Amino acid sequence: MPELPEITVIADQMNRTLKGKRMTKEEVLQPKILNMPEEKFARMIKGKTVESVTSRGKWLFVKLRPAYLLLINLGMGAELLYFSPKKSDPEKKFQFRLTFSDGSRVTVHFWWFGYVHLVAEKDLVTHRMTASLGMQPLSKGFTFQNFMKLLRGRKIEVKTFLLDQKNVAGIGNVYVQDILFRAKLHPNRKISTLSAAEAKALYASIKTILNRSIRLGGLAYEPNFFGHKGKFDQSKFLVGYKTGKPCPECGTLIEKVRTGSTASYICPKCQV
Amino acid sequence: MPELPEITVIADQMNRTLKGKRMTKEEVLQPKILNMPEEKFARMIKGKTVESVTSRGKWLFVKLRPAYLLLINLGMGAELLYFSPKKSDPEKKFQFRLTFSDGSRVTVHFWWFGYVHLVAEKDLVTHRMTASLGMQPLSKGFTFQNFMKLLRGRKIEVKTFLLDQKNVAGIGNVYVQDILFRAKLHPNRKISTLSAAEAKALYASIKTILNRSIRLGGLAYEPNFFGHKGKFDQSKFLVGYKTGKPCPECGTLIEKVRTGSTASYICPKCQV
DNA sequence: TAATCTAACAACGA
DNA sequence: CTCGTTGTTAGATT
Repeated sequence: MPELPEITVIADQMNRTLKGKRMTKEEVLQPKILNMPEEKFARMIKGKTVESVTSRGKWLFVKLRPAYLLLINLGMGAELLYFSPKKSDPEKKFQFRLTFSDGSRVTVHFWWFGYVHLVAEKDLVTHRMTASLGMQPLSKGFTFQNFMKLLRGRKIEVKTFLLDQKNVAGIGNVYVQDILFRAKLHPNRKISTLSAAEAKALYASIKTILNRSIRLGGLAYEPNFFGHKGKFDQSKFLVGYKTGKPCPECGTLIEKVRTGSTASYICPKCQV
Repeated sequence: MPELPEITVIADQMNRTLKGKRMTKEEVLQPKILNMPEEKFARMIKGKTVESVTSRGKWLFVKLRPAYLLLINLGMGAELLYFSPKKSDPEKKFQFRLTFSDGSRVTVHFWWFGYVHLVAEKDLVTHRMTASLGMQPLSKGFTFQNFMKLLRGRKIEVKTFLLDQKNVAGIGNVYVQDILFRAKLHPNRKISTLSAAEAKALYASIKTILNRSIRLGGLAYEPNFFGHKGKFDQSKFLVGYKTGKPCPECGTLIEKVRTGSTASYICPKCQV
């Protein structure tokens, strides 16, 4: 389940590695991931060149020349891997593979499912899944003032709010655990009940937790573009996935509770 | 319940009448319609000048100088009326009144409820209710191609789709009746089952029905900015509110049916 | 365990 | 009854 930190790392690696490469072949073993019939996709992508790779939330934006974008969402726990021209190792199982003119390849192995959408640059605004993405929490525009504007008038629970990609893009059920713990907020707290200080703590927590993971290269169980794992391992989690372990702040045992349809790991004493 | 045609007419009248006027006083008898505390609203709006008035869907956009917008939604059957400086008639009941420096006034009388929101120009994109508005059905951008993009992949029922302001802005439960009849579509038809011809008929019907009402000055039971009613009366409806009358196409008696939570008037023979 | 979208439904507003 | 929005939930998806 790659979230913003993992996707940021992969986008950066893809950008450095794929820039300028020309696509010569694509294979799609799971046509449902596409936003068009497979034949059309094959026809349109052939011969295009990678201009840059960036990310927004959990989406990868592969900018192509001429004037197209390949939008990739890895869904739940997909692996996106690079194979250099020399490396003739047989690729692992994949649902999607791109081959470049120099012989290098990129494979995507979806664990459950995901999206590989090809969109003309001029139609990007009509691509609903990316057009509705909210603020980028590590961008310049993510100021406390703008974050407060986002919160105003909302009655939703804070965890549901954070997981909704239309509000803030890139947070999933992994990082949200420690983001809430660090802000001392219970997942079920209503946004409308947050004090200014709590909102500020939440704002800071989002940036701190995500930035730290990027610095560590992402989660230890998620392979990056080159198949290497990140350094954000179990020991780095504060309360996430730490059921029965002591809270790092007060020693109270961490509980796993169901909140809505997702699992939450909380310190029942610190998070209110 | 004013819809796009009525709001378009009012916006045009407001634009011609209020341009350049400076606001000197506001009265709010129902503070819930505002997006901020009343005192703040009073302080911020005082002294501002009307630059222009436009509309999007069922929303009025009153552009103010300096750099603010007054966003008004009349909700269900509100009346928005102008009183000239000379006219000293006591205004009818109202929940909101603006007074201008020349002595003219604008009143809003909400029958149920509505919104009067003041937003800084730079914050317009964060105003959720207007930021999420869909296509403007009478704008240049409302091409058949763009309409088709909107339909692609949707499984929703056609009436629900049309009433959702995030798709097309400005259609309510009045005009939707004849829009569907003219396109020969039953309100419960799923978007995904529409043929290209049916989609085209729907597209054309939206424009025809709305344009015709604007030409007639809106509905006969909705007063415009000057308190005059439109010419779109009972006789102009095709099937809307015509329970028991013959269908203008085939003579079958028109039925009133419940579709979801709203009432629909349909020709059971023509609309499939 | 994990993600996203859609649609249907309920609650709310005064 | 009407309108419009918000949030919640269920279902679907290889």
